[in-house]
Amino acid sequence: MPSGFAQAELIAVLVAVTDNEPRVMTLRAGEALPSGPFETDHRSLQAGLRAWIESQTGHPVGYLEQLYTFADRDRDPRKHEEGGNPRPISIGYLGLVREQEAPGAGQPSWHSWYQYFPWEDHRDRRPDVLEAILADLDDWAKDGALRRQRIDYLFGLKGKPWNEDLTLQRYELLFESGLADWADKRENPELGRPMTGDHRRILATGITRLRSKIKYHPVVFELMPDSFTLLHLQRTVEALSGLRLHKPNFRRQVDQQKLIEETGEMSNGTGGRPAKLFRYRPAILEAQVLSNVRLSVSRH
Amino acid sequence: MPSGFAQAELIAVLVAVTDNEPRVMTLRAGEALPSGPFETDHRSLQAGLRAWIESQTGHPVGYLEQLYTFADRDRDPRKHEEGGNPRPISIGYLGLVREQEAPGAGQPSWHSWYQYFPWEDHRDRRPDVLEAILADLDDWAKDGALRRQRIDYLFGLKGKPWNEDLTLQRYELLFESGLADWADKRENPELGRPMTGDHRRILATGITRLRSKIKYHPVVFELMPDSFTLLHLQRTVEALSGLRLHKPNFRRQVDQQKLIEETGEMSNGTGGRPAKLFRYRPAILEAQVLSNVRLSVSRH
DNA sequence: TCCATTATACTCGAAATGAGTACTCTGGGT
DNA sequence: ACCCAGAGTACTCATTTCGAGTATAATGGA
Repeated sequence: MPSGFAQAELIAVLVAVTDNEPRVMTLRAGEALPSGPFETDHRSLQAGLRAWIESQTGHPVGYLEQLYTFADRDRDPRKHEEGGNPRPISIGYLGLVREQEAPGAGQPSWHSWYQYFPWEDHRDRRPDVLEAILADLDDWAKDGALRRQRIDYLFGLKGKPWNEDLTLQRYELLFESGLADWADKRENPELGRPMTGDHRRILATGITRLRSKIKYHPVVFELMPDSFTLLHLQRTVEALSGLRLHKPNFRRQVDQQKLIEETGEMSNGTGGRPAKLFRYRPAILEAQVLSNVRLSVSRH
Repeated sequence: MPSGFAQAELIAVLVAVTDNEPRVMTLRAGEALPSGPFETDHRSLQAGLRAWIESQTGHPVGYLEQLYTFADRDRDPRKHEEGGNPRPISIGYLGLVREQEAPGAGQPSWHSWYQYFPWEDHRDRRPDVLEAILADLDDWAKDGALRRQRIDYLFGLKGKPWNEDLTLQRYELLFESGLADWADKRENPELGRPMTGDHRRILATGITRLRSKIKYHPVVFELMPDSFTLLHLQRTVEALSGLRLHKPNFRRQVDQQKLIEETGEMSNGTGGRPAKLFRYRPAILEAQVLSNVRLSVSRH
């Protein structure tokens, strides 16, 4: 019986938020996530990936977390024909880096993740693409009441609330239903930009993980510059969650948790009244704070 | 530059709760977690592991979730000397199975996980072993205020609450401090039973994951028989979390979430008044229910 | 018959949550 | 000089959830 030797590959979902857009680092004109072979001369997976990313991008990675290890035979249908290749094991990571300036020439590019998942951005309104998708799904839903229920639950229909954490599950449903093919060649703008292989699924995994993580762990600050205004912080959380939040409540919670402190300086107001600048509190307990950053949603 | 080929290995943390004790499946007289090479003739990691476990144990696995992929060079210090071996990549899984009867001869054995982590069981009282451990740690804590704070936070000292979810972090601290060696050969009963290699760390990862998972996802029911009393359910959650819960509040929450329904039958009371039997509600939305099974702790 | 043990039904105050209102600065246009 | 748009900041208020405690009901065994 053939026993498991396989090539190990690391794949990174690198996220930054610039101009209130959540962006992900991509290669090949936005078609692929950065990835590379696992070099055996590093102490650990984590250390190896960190070094590799920093050499590739020049940006330090503030936060790095393992996402998932993929090794399904049918991960990438293109490989099916090629036969004898050992099945690759891919270890996905989620990394957070601070705001990026415009990338230099030849540099990797950062794309808003809503290019890949346009139906996930609910900041202004329920996105229009959703209607188109749901219309397409109606057909698929005819085959059973459970399908209908699942759609209603995942997309917040029939009075059920939209749950921003379910990005991966929604993507999986679209895939199951045949709407989103592995590498979708059709020009269906409502289905979002495709990626190579299963990279888009890995991105969805990263988004789902990050969206749920910000609710109970202060990782947002890994995406913020040294000092920022409360609105800037709120806009960043909104960008990630794809939701609009209630300003007074957001502020109340942020300072209840004592995670930030005033720098003493004011912002040179971009719009109205100048705002106090804050900094992340030199977190004595680091990752230890339980910080329940609940998101209080609200239109308007 | 040597690039990554490695042997892939699956390691399972298989959990069941019997007699109000959380048990984990072990091999070699409780010294190792079950593990095996990743066979390439399975469709996916998940499917491969499931088949393998069922053939090994005869028990179906209700719930299976990937834990973490380990590949640190210094995972197992014994390997350091041996040189040229490719570094193994181990993919850890958490699996839940229903209550087990006594194991047959030659069968794998199930041990309470508190044998390995005696300081994690706070159901009756703060365990005595904790005092011994904390005394040992005091020495280590002298080297910096942050160490002191970390200890206080992880072990719930100085008015801070005991947080049952931090099993892994506590184990890591014990390891860092030199108290728990990889394979602790000393006969320190307060440090718990050792395991081969990094198996005990993997077990800690599983416990941490399960303890936090039961709070927002109805996985407990994968450990319950078809019908059960409310107290039985409570005792199971208590066994996993290592905490004592407040009975009225536990009941209130359980039926607010509408996850269970009466079977109509009563238990043939083991103690006092007979109790209604319940069953898990044929969960229409399956994993989709958000079920905030908050644990309301309380002595007494 | 008393009692230990479990089941089950309430109460009550504190805290957290969701939603809304009002008032304060600032710069830019008219 | 005045107004106003855009942002900041301080409250209020009803509802829900949470943590903790009390009271009463049904069993079986000493």
